Amino acid sequence: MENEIIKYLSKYIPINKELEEAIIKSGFIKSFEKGTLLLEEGKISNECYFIIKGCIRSYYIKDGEDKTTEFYTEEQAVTPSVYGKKIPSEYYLECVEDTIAGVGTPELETEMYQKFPQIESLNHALGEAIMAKYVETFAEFKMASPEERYLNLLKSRPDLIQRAPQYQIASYLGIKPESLSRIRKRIIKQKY
Amino acid sequence: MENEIIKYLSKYIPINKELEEAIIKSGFIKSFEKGTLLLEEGKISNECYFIIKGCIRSYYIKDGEDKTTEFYTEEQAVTPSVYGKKIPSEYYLECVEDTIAGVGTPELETEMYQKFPQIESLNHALGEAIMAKYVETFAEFKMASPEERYLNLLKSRPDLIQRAPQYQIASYLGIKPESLSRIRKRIIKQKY
DNA sequence: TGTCTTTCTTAACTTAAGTCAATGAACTAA
DNA sequence: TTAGTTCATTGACTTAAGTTAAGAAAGACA
Repeated sequence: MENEIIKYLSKYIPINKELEEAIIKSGFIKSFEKGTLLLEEGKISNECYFIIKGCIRSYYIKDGEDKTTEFYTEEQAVTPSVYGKKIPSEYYLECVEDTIAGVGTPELETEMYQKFPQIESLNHALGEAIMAKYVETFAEFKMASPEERYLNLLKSRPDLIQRAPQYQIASYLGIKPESLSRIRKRIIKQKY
Repeated sequence: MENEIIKYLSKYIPINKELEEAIIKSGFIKSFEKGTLLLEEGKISNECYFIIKGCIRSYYIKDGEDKTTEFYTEEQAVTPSVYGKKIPSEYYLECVEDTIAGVGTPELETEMYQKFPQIESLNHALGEAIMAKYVETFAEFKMASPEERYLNLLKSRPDLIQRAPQYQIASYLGIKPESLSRIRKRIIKQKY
C-alpha cells in the first residue's frame, strides 16, 4: 500500500530512494473502519488525510439534517478547514467505507518541509491544481439543474453512486432524497 | 495605490524595504476600464491579477447565455484556471468596474520566487486560506435555497448587489433574473 | 432465518423556480 | 432630446423541487 502513495507522488515530483524511505518509515499510514468519525463538530483538528483506499465524506448537521458537502476518494487529500488552527470545526468527517490513509500533522509537515524543501513546492503546485479543479466544479454546479448535476456526477464520478447511500448523494447535489429518487426514475423512463 | 498592496501583503509576511521597493519598481500595477475583457474563451492566459480597486467577474457563455460564476473585488486574487498553461480558457474575465490591479506573469513569479523565497511560503499560506474559505462558500451554497443564497450574499458581500447588474447576480446565485426579481419582491413584502 | 433498522420509493399536495411574452425603467449615444 | 438599447419587473403558465406520510426494499445483526 505504501507503493501506491509513492507512485502517486512521483507524478508530481521526482522521488529518490531517501525521500521514499523517509515517507514509508514515518509510519504515517493508518487504516480506519467504515463509520469512523475522523472529526466532529465542535472539535479541534490536528490531522489531515491522504486517501490511499476508501472514501471519506464531510457533512454538516443543519436543522437536524445531515448535509453532505464533499466526498473524498482514492488519491484525494482531506484537509479540514480548521486543520492546525485552534478553532472548533463546524462539520464532521466520516469514513463512508473502510479506509486506508496517510495521516498528516502540522509537526510532521514542518519536519518534512525542513528535511525535504521540495515538498513545499510540491504542495504549492498540488494545491493550485486542486483549487483550479474545485473552482470549475463549483461553476458547473451553479450552471446546472439538479437533474444535470446528477448526470454530471454519473459521468465524472460514477463509482460514488455505488459507494455512498443515496440520501448522502442527494444532499451532495443540493437536493432532497425524494427528488433524487424522482430524477433517477425520470432518467430511466427517458431511455426507453 | 502601491501602499495598499504593501499594507495587504504585510498582513501575511514581514515585508522589508528592499522587498517593498522591488514590488513597487516592478511596475506591475496597471489599470483597466470598465468592460475590458482580460480573458476570452478560447484564448491562452499568461496573466493573473490582484485587485487593488474595482471588480472583475468570470463568466461562461453557455446555451447563448452569460453565466457569472465568480465576482472578485478588492484584495482578491484572480488566477485563471489555465494561467501559465498552454490550453485555451473556457471562460471570460471582464472588468465590472474601472479596475486597478497588480498583474502577474509566470516569468515575474519565477523571478520573485528566486529573489525572495519567502514569497513562495506566502503564496502557499494564502492559497490554503483562500481554498478553505472557498470550500465553505461552496458548502453554504449547496445547503441553501435560492432565497437563502441571496440573503447570505446580502450579508457577506452587500456591496456586490450595488456594483453588479442583477442578471449577473442572478446567475452567480444559480437562478434566472426573473426569479431573483421575485425573491427580492418576496423579501420586501415579508418585512412590512 | 427472521427481526429490526435504515434507506429508498411512491403518492398527494404545496411552493417556488423556469419559460415566454409584454411592459416599464435606466442608460447610451447620435 | 430623442431614439435605441439594455436591464428589471410583472403576469400567466409549466415544470420540478420541497413536504409529509406511508409503505417497500435492502442491510445489519442476533
